[in-house]
Amino acid sequence: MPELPEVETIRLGLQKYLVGHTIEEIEVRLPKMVSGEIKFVHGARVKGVRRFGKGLVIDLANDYSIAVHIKMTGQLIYKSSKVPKGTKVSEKVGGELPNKFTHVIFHLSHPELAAQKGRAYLVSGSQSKKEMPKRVRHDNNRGDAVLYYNDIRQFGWIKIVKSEKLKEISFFKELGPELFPSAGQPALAVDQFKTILSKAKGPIKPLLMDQKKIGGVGNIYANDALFVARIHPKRKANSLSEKESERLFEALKKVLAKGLEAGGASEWQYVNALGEAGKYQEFFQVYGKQGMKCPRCGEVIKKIVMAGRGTFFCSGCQR
DNA sequence: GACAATGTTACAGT
DNA sequence: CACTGTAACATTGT
Repeated sequence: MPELPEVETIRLGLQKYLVGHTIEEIEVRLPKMVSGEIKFVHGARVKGVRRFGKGLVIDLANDYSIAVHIKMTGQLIYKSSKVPKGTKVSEKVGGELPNKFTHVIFHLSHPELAAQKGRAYLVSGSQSKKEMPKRVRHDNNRGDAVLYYNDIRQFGWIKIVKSEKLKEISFFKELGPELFPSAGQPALAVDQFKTILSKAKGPIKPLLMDQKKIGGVGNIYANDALFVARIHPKRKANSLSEKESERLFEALKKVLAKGLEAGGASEWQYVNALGEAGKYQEFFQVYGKQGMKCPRCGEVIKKIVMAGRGTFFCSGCQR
């Protein structure tokens, strides 16, 4: 996925739908996906959802947090009666959930639902089932809401830690500044960006994707930003002029903002927290467009491999 | 069958 | 020690 715009789109969905729910039970179907102090999620209320680069943090009211990284093929999908009727779940979800790629299931309930559970038992003897309020129909310890974690390639992870210890997770500890922080961190500034470039000896494209240097940028947006800024992906980072660095900084902001506006890129498995596809793939500048004509100069877009990743650019106007 | 796919990380080498 | 490149993780789709 999932780069900054995709993960942020998921975060916005979880912030809207998940907050207020209590996690009644965490069902771990593939143990290697989940580590840490699992028992502390049981009975805890979701307080908020933050994002750090491509990582998500679900904060619980008991001062524990669920850190999630969905890597390439993870999906976090929320289901409940609160989901709007017209919601169109993408075929990328793979039909009914859970499916064979569902590795973790969070069973959720609302605090008020839990409070009414006793009453549900009382009325069940004297009233018919259809007269019972739908939301208190359940007589087990589970609510009517669920959060699924699906992951075809099983690269992702879920770590449960005391909130104050999140920084001890190396991914978060080493994460560089980002252009659109979600949790009050300072945004990457243009001067800071220039300093990062000037200190780097290698090519610019892998640098943009280095999470330790700059948070949240991955292969799709790195390719597109370099195209927008008219900079060749193989250029040495420290060889960019002031003007070029500024252009690249603005281009990164532009493509990431466009990705956010489009609800992310669903070229592959990515869907939002309700299972809906994003639209940024309709706005790809060069990503995946090898052999097609450059929209700016008409030259044919090339594909090469840099640091093991597909790299797309126009040799006509990227210098 | 070969290869590539939104990402990170461990490890070997310079 | 710092940096760089490659393989690995596991699965699907072309």
